[in-house]
Amino acid sequence: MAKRPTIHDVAAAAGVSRGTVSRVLNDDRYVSPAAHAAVRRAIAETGYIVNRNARSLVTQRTGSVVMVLSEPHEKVFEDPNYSTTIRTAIRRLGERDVSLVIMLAGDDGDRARVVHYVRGGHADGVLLMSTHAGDPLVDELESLRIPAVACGAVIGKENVIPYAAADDREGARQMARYLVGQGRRKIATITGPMDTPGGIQRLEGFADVLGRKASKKLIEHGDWTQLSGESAMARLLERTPDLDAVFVASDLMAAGALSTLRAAGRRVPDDVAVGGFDDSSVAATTHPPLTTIRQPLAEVAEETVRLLLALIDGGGPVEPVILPTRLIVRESA
Amino acid sequence: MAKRPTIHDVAAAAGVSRGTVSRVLNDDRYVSPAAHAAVRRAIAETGYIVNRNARSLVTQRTGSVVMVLSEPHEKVFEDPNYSTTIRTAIRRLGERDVSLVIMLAGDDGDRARVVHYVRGGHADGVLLMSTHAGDPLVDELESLRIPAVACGAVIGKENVIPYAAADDREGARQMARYLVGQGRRKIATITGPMDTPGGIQRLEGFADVLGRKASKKLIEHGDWTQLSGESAMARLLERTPDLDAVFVASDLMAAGALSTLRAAGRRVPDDVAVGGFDDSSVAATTHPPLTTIRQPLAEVAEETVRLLLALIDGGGPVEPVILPTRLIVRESA
DNA sequence: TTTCAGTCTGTGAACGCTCCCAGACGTTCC
DNA sequence: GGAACGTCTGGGAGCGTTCACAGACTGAAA
Repeated sequence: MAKRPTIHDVAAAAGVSRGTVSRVLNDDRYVSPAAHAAVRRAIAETGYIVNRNARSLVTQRTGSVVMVLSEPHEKVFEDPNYSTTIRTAIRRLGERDVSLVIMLAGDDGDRARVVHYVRGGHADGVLLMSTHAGDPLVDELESLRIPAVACGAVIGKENVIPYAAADDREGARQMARYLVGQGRRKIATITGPMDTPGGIQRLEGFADVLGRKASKKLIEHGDWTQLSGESAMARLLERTPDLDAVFVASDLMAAGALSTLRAAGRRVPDDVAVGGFDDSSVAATTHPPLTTIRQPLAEVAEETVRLLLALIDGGGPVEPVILPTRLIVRESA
Repeated sequence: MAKRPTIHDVAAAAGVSRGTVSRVLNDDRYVSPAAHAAVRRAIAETGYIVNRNARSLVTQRTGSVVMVLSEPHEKVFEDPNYSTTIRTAIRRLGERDVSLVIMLAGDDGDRARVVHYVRGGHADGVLLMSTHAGDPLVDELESLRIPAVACGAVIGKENVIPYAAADDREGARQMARYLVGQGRRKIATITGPMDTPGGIQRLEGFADVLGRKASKKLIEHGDWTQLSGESAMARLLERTPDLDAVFVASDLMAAGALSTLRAAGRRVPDDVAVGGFDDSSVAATTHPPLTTIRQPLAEVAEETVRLLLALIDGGGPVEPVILPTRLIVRESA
């Protein structure tokens, strides 16, 4: 295999010096049109591609960003949230010639690897996914002073790690208001884990609307999985058999709740109305199809990436971004 | 921020030369125990982390691998196949201190970016995901002579790009035999796209068992989506109303087929038996739960990574790996 | 004419590492 | 005693860039 052309070869082909080629490659100032054209032609002729390692060695910039997945759960990518964010990140970063490295941070070993990677200066920024409250990784990254953003708030670090997220609280309010507006009287909720922003804020939004009616008796917690939705629904039914609606904090858990309701002989929405959250792909395929809250996942992903790039470019302080949700009425409520 | 320690600092702290530190860091031969200990201690004291850029600059190795996703479909990560492979790849590569860069290759622009990246020497190897038949990227990578493997065969390149895959054909035979063994007489099939290995080989396995009974009338094609399963099932029912079984080449399409069957008033499995493929998460949650073929996804992923590492390490020729499938009997057949 | 600012170019010096070579030590063997 | 060999070490050279600086050339202003 022939050696790859270097900046020297390009300079020779264009009849200029390395410096001029470098200037064309980078800021492009102070280069005569003639030189510019000659260099461009030489690059095309030689098939020159800049060597990032050599560049990084002197610039201390790597041209890559690392996405850190804290969720230890095996099927994590199947979450549409991840799916969308990863694709969006790859695309948007790619446009800027920044590549995306993915790392796991499920256990301490993984976490150490991430810290080592970042400390080694191998990335210009960090994109945090589903980082849980109290994750030690956040403190470590903070002390390394590397640009970092999160997709969805990092609980307890909202003012430290900028983030983009859907308006979970208002989304929950929308659903709660809708259920109330439909004349439902005894409205329960199945929340997500209480160490996740979605878990907390969707419950808060629910409580905002229901007020004192949101009694402990009507609240159960799940862990986002379908199975947890099933069992939470079973507990609710046992405790409050006369409930006539339930707001479930994710569509997948709502699908589980539907199974339990069906098994218990309750008709949906006649006996019990069910509201989901996410508007994920399962929502349209349950029986009956789920009335749910749509999150602007793609926009959240876009904004997250934008924040990170802004931070890397050093464009001053960066504000969190909260994007609006929307009620999608189907048949379950 | 204090400057990061370099190999010089470590050498000074250990009272040896750069060369000795480098030897400890790399092959470790010809280093006295005393020097070795001193260097190890100095590394710990200084918090030294090797600068990959500087290393790559001279070794021409990057310590990273790029995973190329050819599937243009938006929800691609939700496919458990991807999910598992990505996680496995990150984990196994991480153990060897190799990082994983993910790139898209959905359109020509993406593809050009991948080629540029690889030509630029930014990766030591390429891991191809769901590359379609005739994808020009394969030829380009081939001509660049970069180590490349695929997860699932690349049609028409089986002898060029090593791969690991489940035994799609035998899996389809298992299901077909099972359906025949259950006394089903008129067995139809819904295949995947005929430019994917799963599409082709699962049909071939089906035909292996059914022989002449696998008439054109009993074959319909889908594109792996649930919707395509629904419409393919509808076409089959219209053409052959008296069919009593259908082998669907993916669980998601099978879920679609179930909807259509229910809507048409057929009972499953009483009137029509339905067999899926994949044993993905939807399989257990359909009504009724799907009888399906389980693929050893995790092992396929493991093997794919193993092949790539072997290829990068230059361990001679590398053979494709085919892993066995298994029939999972639930209620739909 | 001189001076000055602005534009444009080339070159040496890093960046932090690995590779290679030379040489200093032992041993062992003739 | 010296040759031959294996072990261990240090340091120069080079990987392909960018950056800073010095200098050359312009044209306009004094």
